[in-house]
Amino acid sequence: MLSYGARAMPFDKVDTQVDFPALERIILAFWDRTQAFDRLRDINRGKPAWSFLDGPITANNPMGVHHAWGRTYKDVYQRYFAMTRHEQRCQNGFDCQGLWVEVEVEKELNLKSKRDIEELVPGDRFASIDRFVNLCKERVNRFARRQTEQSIRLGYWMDWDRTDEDWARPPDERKSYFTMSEENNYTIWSFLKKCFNRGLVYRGYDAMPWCARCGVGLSQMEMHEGYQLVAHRSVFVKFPLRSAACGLASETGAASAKPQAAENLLIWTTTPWTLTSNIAAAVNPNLTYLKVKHKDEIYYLAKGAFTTQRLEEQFKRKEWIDGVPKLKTIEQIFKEKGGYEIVGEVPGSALVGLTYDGPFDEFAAQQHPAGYPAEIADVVLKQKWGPSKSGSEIHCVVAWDAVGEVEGSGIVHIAPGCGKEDFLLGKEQGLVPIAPLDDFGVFLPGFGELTGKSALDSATTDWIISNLQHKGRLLAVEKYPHSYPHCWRCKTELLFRLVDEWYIDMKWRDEIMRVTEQVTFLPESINGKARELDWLKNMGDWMISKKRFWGLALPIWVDEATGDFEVIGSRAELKARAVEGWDRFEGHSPHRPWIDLIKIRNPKTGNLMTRIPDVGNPWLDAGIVPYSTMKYNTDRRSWEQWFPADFITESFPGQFRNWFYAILAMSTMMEGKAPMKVLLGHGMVRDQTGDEMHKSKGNAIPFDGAVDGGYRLFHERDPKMKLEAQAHRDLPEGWLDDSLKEETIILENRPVLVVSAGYPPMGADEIRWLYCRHNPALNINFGPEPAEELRSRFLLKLWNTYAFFCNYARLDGFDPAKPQAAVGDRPDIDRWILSDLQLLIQTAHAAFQRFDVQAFCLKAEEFIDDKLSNWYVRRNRRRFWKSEQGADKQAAYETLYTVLVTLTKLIAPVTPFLAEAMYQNLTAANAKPQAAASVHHCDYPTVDESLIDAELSQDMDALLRLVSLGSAARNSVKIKVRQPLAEMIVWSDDERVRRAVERFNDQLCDELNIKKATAQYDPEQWPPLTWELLPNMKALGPKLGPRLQEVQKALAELNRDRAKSVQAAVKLKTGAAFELDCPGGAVLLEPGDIVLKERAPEGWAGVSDRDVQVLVDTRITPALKHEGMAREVIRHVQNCRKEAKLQMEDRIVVYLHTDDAELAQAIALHRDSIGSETLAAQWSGAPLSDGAYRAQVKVDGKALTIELRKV
RNA sequence: GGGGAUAUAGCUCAGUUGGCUAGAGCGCAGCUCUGAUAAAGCUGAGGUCCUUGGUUCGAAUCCAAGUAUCCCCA
Repeated sequence: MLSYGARAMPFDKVDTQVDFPALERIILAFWDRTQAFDRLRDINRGKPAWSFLDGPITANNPMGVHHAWGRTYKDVYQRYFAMTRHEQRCQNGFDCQGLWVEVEVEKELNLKSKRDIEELVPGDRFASIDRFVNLCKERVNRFARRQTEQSIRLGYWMDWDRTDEDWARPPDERKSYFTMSEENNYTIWSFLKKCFNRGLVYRGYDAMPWCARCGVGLSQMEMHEGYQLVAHRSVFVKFPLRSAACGLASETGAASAKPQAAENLLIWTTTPWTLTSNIAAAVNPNLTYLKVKHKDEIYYLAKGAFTTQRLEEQFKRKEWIDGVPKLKTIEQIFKEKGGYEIVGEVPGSALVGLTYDGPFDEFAAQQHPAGYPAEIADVVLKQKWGPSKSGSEIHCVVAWDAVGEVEGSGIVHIAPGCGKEDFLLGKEQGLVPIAPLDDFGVFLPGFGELTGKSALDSATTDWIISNLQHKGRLLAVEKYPHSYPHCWRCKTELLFRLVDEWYIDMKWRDEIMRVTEQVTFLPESINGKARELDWLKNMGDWMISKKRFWGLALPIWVDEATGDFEVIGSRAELKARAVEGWDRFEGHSPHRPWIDLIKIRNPKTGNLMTRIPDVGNPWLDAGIVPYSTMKYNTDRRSWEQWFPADFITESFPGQFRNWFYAILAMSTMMEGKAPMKVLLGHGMVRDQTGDEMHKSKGNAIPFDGAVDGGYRLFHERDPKMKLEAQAHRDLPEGWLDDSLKEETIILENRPVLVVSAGYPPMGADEIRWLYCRHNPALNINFGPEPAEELRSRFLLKLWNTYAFFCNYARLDGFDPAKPQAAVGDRPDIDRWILSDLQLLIQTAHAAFQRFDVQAFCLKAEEFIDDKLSNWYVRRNRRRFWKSEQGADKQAAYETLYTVLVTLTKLIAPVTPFLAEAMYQNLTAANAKPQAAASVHHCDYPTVDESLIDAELSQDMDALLRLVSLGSAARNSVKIKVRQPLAEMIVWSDDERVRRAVERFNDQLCDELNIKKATAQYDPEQWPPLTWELLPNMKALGPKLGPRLQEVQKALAELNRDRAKSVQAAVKLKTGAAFELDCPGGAVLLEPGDIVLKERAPEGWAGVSDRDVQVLVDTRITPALKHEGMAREVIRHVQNCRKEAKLQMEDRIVVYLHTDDAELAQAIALHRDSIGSETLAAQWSGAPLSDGAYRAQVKVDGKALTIELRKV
């Protein structure tokens, strides 16, 4: 194994059977032991600053494999800038505060609601909250540490907290930053103070999305996280008009003659529970409304709505829910209920002002003046939102331009206490709000039988529907699929509730937009800047409060008697203002419940002011980090050194309105500057078939398993299939032997039978390269198959090349420390690979500086696979094998050594483990004084322009093309490469091609096993290769019918005339038709009618490609035949060596016997080369004694006995 | 409803400012090699570069419209 120290041999032997995860663990220990990370920071101290800002990871669960994507980018770019000698902060961040942690702690404690939290210590609310908050802190610490360990395993070099001692420190003193630290919280206070000083902080009543389970309101950005397609029961309800619109009837003339019928507004809603709080009905004054007569009653509804195919598009696009029928038109509904008659039309404006009977006027809530409940009614009157009338008194039709006619009936039911737009419209129109629900989504007293029932309960909807039915108010019920917001944490459906929350007025959005303009958003194709600006243009005010326990203590103190409030901007300010509670608070972090003890005095009234009980929006926590972590308030010089960040990177879904938004907004308020120069976003991790990863779907890959232990994937069992067959259908290939099984697992509290299989670990480097080679703009399909492909296609190839070098170099005693031969003196192929290496270095710098690591990875793969492994090493194997030392061999070693060492540095940022393992073995024992202790301490390679040779690259490209053409020519007559051939002719008018034949004559002959290769061209001559025109029967049969035979003959005739057939072929090649003379008249043949087959002169085989023709002499002379046989013999002997498990360098004694004269002759003639190729030190004339390896083989169908033994 | 992105081989994707016969990997077929050896390589089949127009000497690439998929916003 790896020793990394002085040793006798210059290089350790490298096993090609490599266990990458195990190797990585050894490297981790090596870095640990040598304190490699700390040394790197020492090296770069005082160098130009390159500032990376880490977006905090939520320290709430172990990392998944998807977290590794962004963290790989973070590490890769930091490593590149470290190797180009920049000082960095290397600070990781943890996001600590907020509801997501609370929800997990609640789960751990099996708590059901906020009330349970407040009763953790029975009867003691203060102690309960204290305990709960501490449990949240503990959870954060636990998972921050776990994620730290996982990140280290990923190879992510940061200044980590590693020891127990590190973790015992308070968050403010640790190496990583924690958003729960005092510095972070107090820096947010200073931000809020600036907002307050500009008059932007306000307390607002609003109907907002509310999670009844969490007991918490959601901000606009949070609501966006949780939209899901669900089906609700929607209802068409009648609102009987109080004063029948008799005046309207006369407008249509005919109708006025008829007896007056009862008249109704037809309204529609997907949230029947909100009907309890209906105040008004809105129509669009610009639309036309129909009067529809149905069962002796009149219904008003929008004309356009009547026949609209509702949600037709969604149905077509299959944005639908199984089991929900296609929606009917309203017209159809009337028809099915007994028919209808259109009796008139009125403009919407004519309906405005009409009054009606509400659907639930019998409830006390509808009778309460100025809205309901009483507290709200108070505010309504104080703030003059509406009159002192009850809901049932107000019920009227109002005008609202936003009413459309594609969704419902064109008349919208308005409940200002139950919807955002409703509330705004209510304020505008003087409609009082009725707010029916408590914190838990349960009806308050005052709602009859509904009181105590949950609005989320489908039984509640049942009751409402049957009640309306009973009262004759219901026209129809249907299932209606729509995208509806859910709590992003607990997935509960949201309700809209009227509550008071705290906001930052975002009327300064223009300032943020100006700042945003300064930032570079990558990848360009995603148009991140436009997205961000779009969000900034359209976002609402920022709701910053949250009625919970664990989070930023909003520094807002209120005088409840007057409504006055103040924002405190720092700990010092609070201490100065505190008139009560400071002594008990002192020594605690600024969290609940301790901070709640502090009271200040209202300077205007002298009243005590109390902190609002709310905690802050967690994006405040993450948004302040460009200030808090760089010590804006506590060490301004540090902040000036590191601000703004040169680079940030995160997964983009959501971040344009979350972290990116928060840092841009907060930085604009703090300093009016952009907090970062470049932002790189990336997509999401999917499974290898492109499906989203979910633990419950069995396709999610845990980080630990992916990197080290292996992991299981599963799929729900299909009992109709055999286990093995289902596994092949539903699981990725590549599972471990014996790991396939059927098992029962618990998914969401229910047992599920699944088929599952175990997969081998990938290791960190493999994961990192997979992410880096991917386009960040696109989601990535990640799984065992792509991982295995990368491994065999790229990583192993690099490893094999490296192993090849080390294993020969150690035998040959190659010493890289000795003076090297001048590059100019080395063979072309050496100078070629060194030239292309420079181009790769060029690409690398450009790519990393553009934050486009993909470009580097793709080029590196091409270089390593195509150029280095598949051509340079393959072509040069013999230079390494040959027994004599010499300048040529030395040059080969020196060249390959340079390439490999340079490569380790180039790939070091992406695959730090592999690079280190290679670098250590390639350099450590040689211990040049200037050699770095770690590849990560090296300077990133720079381009040596003098080594770039463009003409050489061109010539080599030409050679590669000739080799593949020669190979194709052999293939066309099925002569294997082992059989030598006499001659090859390259015919081309391209000078470069001819030059390559001259320049690389040896390579060409050797690669193709040809004795002689020449380049020829004479414009006066026909090229050697011509075409034979063969009929395409499929096309010509139907076209010509009985004349086909005639044409076939004529074609054969044509083929005999070289000039004519070439002319015809050229025509066909250019897509033109030509006329074929036939006895029965000319036939027009088009390109599709003829198959062109290349034809070489007698005794030759050839192919053509564009302007090049390659021909090989296929005549095999006896001498060539003998040589071919000899090579076959060599191969068999080599095979025997392998079977006999001999070492590469073992010498042998050989006995060969055949009864065939020709084969015997071949062996006799080539005895020397057979001997040297197979390291045969002796020939035996008689069979070897026992213990020798023996085999019977066939060479060209002739029996041969081989015996050999090590000497 | 508004905005954006994408559309290239059976699958996953490259294709830099317009330029030779559009590529790779996997898969498939046929071979080769056997001193990188539980590796490696070659050849082949497989394409309407989504469709239709336009610009141009020339379009996978630029423009417009349409279609499909995805994303963002409402």
